[in-house]
Parts: sequence; C-alpha cells; structure tokens
Amino acid sequence: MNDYQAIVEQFYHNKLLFGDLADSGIVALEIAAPNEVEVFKRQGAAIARERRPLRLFLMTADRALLKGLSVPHTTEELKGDFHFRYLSIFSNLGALEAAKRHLRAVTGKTAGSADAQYLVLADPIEQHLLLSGSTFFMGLEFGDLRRMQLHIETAMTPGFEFPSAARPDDRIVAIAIRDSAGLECVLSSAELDEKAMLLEFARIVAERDPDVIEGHGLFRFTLEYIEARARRWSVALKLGRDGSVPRARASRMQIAERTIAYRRAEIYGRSLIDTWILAQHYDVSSRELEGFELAELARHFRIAAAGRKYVEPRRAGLMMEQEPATLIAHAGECAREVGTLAELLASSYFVQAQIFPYSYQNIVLRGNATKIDSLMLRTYLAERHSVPLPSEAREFPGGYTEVRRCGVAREVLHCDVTSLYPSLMLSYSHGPSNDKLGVFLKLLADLRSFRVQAKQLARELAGPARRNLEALQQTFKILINSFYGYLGFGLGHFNDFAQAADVTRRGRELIRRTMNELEDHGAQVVEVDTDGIYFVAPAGIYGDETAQAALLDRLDSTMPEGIKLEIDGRYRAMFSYKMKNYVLLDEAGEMTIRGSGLKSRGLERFQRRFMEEMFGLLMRDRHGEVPALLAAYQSRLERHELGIEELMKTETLQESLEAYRQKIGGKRRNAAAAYELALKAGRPYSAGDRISYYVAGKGLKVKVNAAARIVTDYNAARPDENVEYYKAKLAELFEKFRPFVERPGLFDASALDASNEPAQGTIFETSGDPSE
DNA sequence: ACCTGTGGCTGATCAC
DNA sequence: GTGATCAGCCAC
Repeated sequence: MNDYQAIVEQFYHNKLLFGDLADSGIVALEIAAPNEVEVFKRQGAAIARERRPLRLFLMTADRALLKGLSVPHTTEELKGDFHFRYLSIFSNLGALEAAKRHLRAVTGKTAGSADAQYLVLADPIEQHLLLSGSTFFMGLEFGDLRRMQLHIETAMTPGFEFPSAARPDDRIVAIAIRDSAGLECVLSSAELDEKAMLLEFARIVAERDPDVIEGHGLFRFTLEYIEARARRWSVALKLGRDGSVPRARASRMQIAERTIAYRRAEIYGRSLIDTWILAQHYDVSSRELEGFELAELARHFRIAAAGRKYVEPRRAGLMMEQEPATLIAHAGECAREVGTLAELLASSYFVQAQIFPYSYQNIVLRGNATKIDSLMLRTYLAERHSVPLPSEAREFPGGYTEVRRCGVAREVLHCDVTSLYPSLMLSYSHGPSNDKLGVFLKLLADLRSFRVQAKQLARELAGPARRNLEALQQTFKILINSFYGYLGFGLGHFNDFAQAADVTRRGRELIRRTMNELEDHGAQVVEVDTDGIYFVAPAGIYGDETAQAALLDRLDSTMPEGIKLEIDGRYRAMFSYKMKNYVLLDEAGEMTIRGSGLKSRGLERFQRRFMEEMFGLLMRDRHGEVPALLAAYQSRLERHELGIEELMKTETLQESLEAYRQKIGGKRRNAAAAYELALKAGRPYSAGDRISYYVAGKGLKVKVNAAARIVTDYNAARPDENVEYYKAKLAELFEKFRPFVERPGLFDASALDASNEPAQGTIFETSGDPSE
C-alpha cells in the first residue's frame, strides 16, 4: 500500500467524520415506498439496486407527549439529561407524519421554535442517513461517477427580450447532452421537431443512466423550460431511475448575503447539480467573478471550449436571434464547459457528501454550520445520548480592526496568525460547554491534522491522487473555518455564545499584542483586520528573508502554545485608504484592490477603472499625472466615448418583487432603481436575479430610481445617459482621494480627518466639480 | 423553508 | 443641509 492509499484509508476510518464506513458505493438513495428506501450503488459501469427498510426518527423532551399516538413506533430514553431525551423510531413515512401532527396538536408548536418540545428533521432521507450512519460515495472517487451535462438553447418570439416557455412561439432549438462515458450529442430543430427532441432526450437519459445531471442554471431555467415544453406537447419526461417524472417546488437558499429563489427539482435516483449555484458559492470566498453567465465563467476559469465566441453578457439575449446552426454548435460547446466547470467546482461537495448525512444534491444547498450540527447529532444519536436545545441567540463582539496609517506606504509586509480562531479554540479548549461527548473539538483537531497531512502529501503526488487530496484538503479547510461560526449559530443544538465571545476576545488580545511587538521592533503598523497585520518593514528587513524569519521567531516566542505567525505577503507599495479598504502592489507589479469602497460590483465600471489607474499612479510615485487622468475621463464622458458597459450598474435583487412592493407600501424601505425596473419589465424576476441599468435624464437632481433605464434599452446611436450625473459622480470620487493626490506619503490615520476638509484653493481644475 | 459569525464602507433616500 | 436608516457588497 502506498502513502496515498494509507493516508486516505486513515482519513476514511474516522467515524466522527465519515459515519458508518461499511456502506460503500452509494450514488443515490430514495424513498421507494412508505416503508422502504431504494439504494443505488455504483459498481464499475453497473448500478446495483437494493431495497431496505426505512428508518425515521424524531426526538421529544417528554415521553408523555407521544401518549395516545396509535401508529407503530418505539421510544427509548437517552443518556444524559439534555432537553431532547427521548428517541422515537418509525419505520414508515405515514407513521412519522401522524406523529408530527400529533405533536403539533399536543404542544401547539412546530419543531424548531425557541422552546420546541420536539425535534424532527424535515427531510426523511437525511433522517435515514443520520440514523444509519451511511453516507454517499464511500469508496468512490469523483471520476467514478457517471455524470451527464445538459444544456439547451431556445428561440424567442420576435419582439421579446427574454425567453419564456409559456409563449407558444418560444421553443427549444437545441438540447446538448454529454456524459462522462464519452457521449456527445446535440438534438436540434434542424432534424427533429420539439416533441421528438424531448422524447429523444428522455430516452437518452434512461439509456445512459447518469448518477448526476449537471447544468448551468439547471434549476432556475433549464429544467423548468424543458418541463414546460414537455407539458405543451403532453410528453411525460420519464427521467427518473424508476421511470418517474421530475418533481419540483419553490424554495430559497442563502449564500452569504444573497438570498436566492429557485425551483428545487428532484429526479428519482439521480443528483442534480447546478453550476450556476456552485459559482455563487465559489464567489463568496473569491469575490472575483464579474458575472455568473456560463461564458463569463468559462473565460474566468480559462476553460472555454475551443473556438468559443464570446458575447458581451448584456447582449447575451441577442444570441437567440442567431442562425440555428450557430446556436446548435454553441449548445455543444456549452455542455462541454459545464462539465469542466463542474469538475472544478463540485469536487469539494463530492467529499462533503462522503462526510455528511445529506444527499449529494442537498449538500450543495445546505450551510456549513447546519452540516456541522448534523455531525454532532449523528454521533449523539449513535451513542444514544440526549441532545440540548439551542441556546437563544445573542450578539457578541467580533474581530479587531484598525487603520493606523493611511496613504501610500513602501516596503510593506503582511503577517497573519495561522488559522486564528481554530487555533484559539483548540489551544484553549473553546468548544461547546454542553458537548458531553467531546465530539466538537475532537472533530476540529482531526480535521486540522488531516488537512496538514493531505496538503503535504498532495505536494508530493501528481495526477488524480493529487487532485483527490487537494479536494479533501480544500473541503477540510472550509469545514475548519466553519467551527467558530457554529458556536454563534442560533440554530446549532450545541451553540455557545459565551465560548464564541471568548474566542474573539482572545483573538483581539492576540492581534493587539502582536501589533505592539511589531512596533517595538521598528515596524510601522498600517492596517489590521482580525488576524492579519500590514506593516512597513523595519529597516533592512524587507528584502531579507533570514531577518524576517528572525523577527518571526522573536514574535513567536511571545505567542501562546499552538499559535503561529507567518509572513505571507511582501509588497513594494500599499495604498491604505480606510478599514478593510486598501490596494497592494506586489513585487511582480500586480495590483490587488480590496474593500467594498474600492472594488465593489456595486460601483460602475468606469469608476473602478478610474480608481485602478489612479492607484497605479499613486503607488508608482506619479501623483502629478492624476489630474490629467481625471480630465481625460471627464472629456470621454462628455463625448459619450465610454460605452454603456462602463456606466451601467448591476445589482442583485435580494428579495422578491412582491416582498419589495409590500415593504415600499408599508414605508419599510426606500425605492430602489433595480426593483423599480424589474417591476416595469413585466418579466418574472425573482430574488437572486441581476439587473443592469444606467441613469438617464438631465441634471444632477434626478431621482435615480425614476431616471434609471434598463441597459438593453440603451441605443448608442442616440445616447441618453445623464452626462452631468456621471461627471459629478467622477468628481465626487476624485474628491475622496484628493488628500492623497495632493500630499503623497503615509499619514497617521487620526491626522487625516483634519486634512480631509475641502482644500482651501483647489489645485486641480475639475470640469465637473459639483461645487461649481 | 431556509438559515455560520462580526465589522466596515458607500450610495440612495427620507425625515428633520 | 444633515443625520439616520436601509440595502448591497465586501474583509476576515
């Protein structure tokens, strides 16, 4: 056995993480009958199916609650004296439903309320997995899955700008299908009518029998469209492994600050993976995607199919007017890109499906703290131990943030405390105080040590083994970072706000101590956020790695056991603006912009461009050229030279139009341009959709939400953007940076407030100055 | 039905 | 005008 197998084997023998290890090869699990699950196991090219008794459960705080319940079940008392101390097991769905009705009636409350008397998980598959300890994909690798990619192109009724399956003349013109076993085909209107295409599509799915169907916008567009067209032609889309048609219901998911409405579809025996959703998740940590259309992602990840022609995103709708032959070729390329994208973005979820008691499809849709909770529950139930009620949420202070100096600094280093919160939690045993079985910190410690080993081994290997370890390592990293969040998670059964507050307090103390140490050693601290410090290197240290190591050693000696510092960045220059807002210029001349004030997607592109060019000048000691840059932008605005892509704003709708309308009616929020346009458009927009608009009209007094126009209405031949408005915006933007342009160098941040007042004689003429 | 946390900046709007 | 508030986006 080689190192790789040995280490992987060792990982997978951790029961806390991977559950019961016996059940390998599961690629799907479905409720086949009220009292049976059907398990689909992959065995090479074949699929084995077996039926097993269904096992469901709920927990109660009081045995008497189930008195009088006549459906068959068993109840046992659990160890310990936590709130949920009785476990009731059911062997059929109807019995569980009856029990839920009974409990609702007896307690007058639903599960999940603050003082809930019972606990029941919403999804029966999750219950079964949690109770049995089984998880998906054990013993398999990502490459073992039979994956199919699906992409459709549609034609629109003339005069419309968006597709709708409800219009009789809108229709599918191409269905591209690929799979990991080598199939590549495009069904198209060139050969088949729409009904025949749909029938053929269903036949191919049944024949190729994929475990996973992947698509970009699968939930929010593709499946819904296909199903709508199938209804129109009375085609039963038998896509399930039992010959059933897809089921779907409206649902929502939360990804960071975004709430996304989507249509949750399910196909019996298969997992549905939407790369659009994977990209949303990816962007939460990377924050570098320009947009979420397939073409943009393909460009970003450099995975474009050969010969791919790009279309500016806002013009994507015009693709639909192209010749069928172009569309058909395009569809095949898209399916190929979906497959590559899924390989990049889904492998971490594949590993997660081996760990958590959720289906592969649902793993993508659940939050990390919820997943950690499921591991806690699984172990407590396996040990037949009672489970506490979540404690009530309360606020607690977070990380320490400070801008000590602002302006342009030279020879800057960044040091950070490696894995600050996880390290503090392990060093000081900050786990849930009611975790009697010690699951939480054990899991965290195991994950951390696995990650170290996996990272190390991945470096030594190549090929698929390396990719698998890399996926493991990435997954562990994500989980490790979620443990702190779990402590402050209102719905975590073992949450502990006092412990969460202790962790952040120690973090603040530690970083402040490190700042002081650095200054004592001759560094000038510039910017601090939670676990990292940017500082001007003490004399002679910047280019000298040995001297840096010596400095780190001295600092490390003052650190608590188990806490390590590292220097992980070196920058020729840094422009420090405000807290969490700064620009770095590295040794290779690459610039990195951080912070919502400087690089937010909420800013128009011309503002971001202007700032980027200005920062480049500031950091390269060319302040004098900024006024000319400003003048050049102003004149390009006047002459309509910038193009609407530079001027438009793209915003994500965070709530449904209905919710917005209600809030406006109740004066509970202000009018916003994106929503007003969505309301006018007549298209069924929902939360998570993005809208691009620009400001038209004349003068500076326009109300943005009234003067905004949707960007597809812009006509470059008759430009109607509000030039005064955009010029004023640019002038205001420049004003914010004027002090740094006029007085180069690094200042104490406290001194800036005084110098930030409007300068006494304006040095630079700015044609669009709003003060004129 | 769904949900990891806190801290910070900015633009738009509205009440004062 | 000014301050307060909300929404959106971002750092860690």
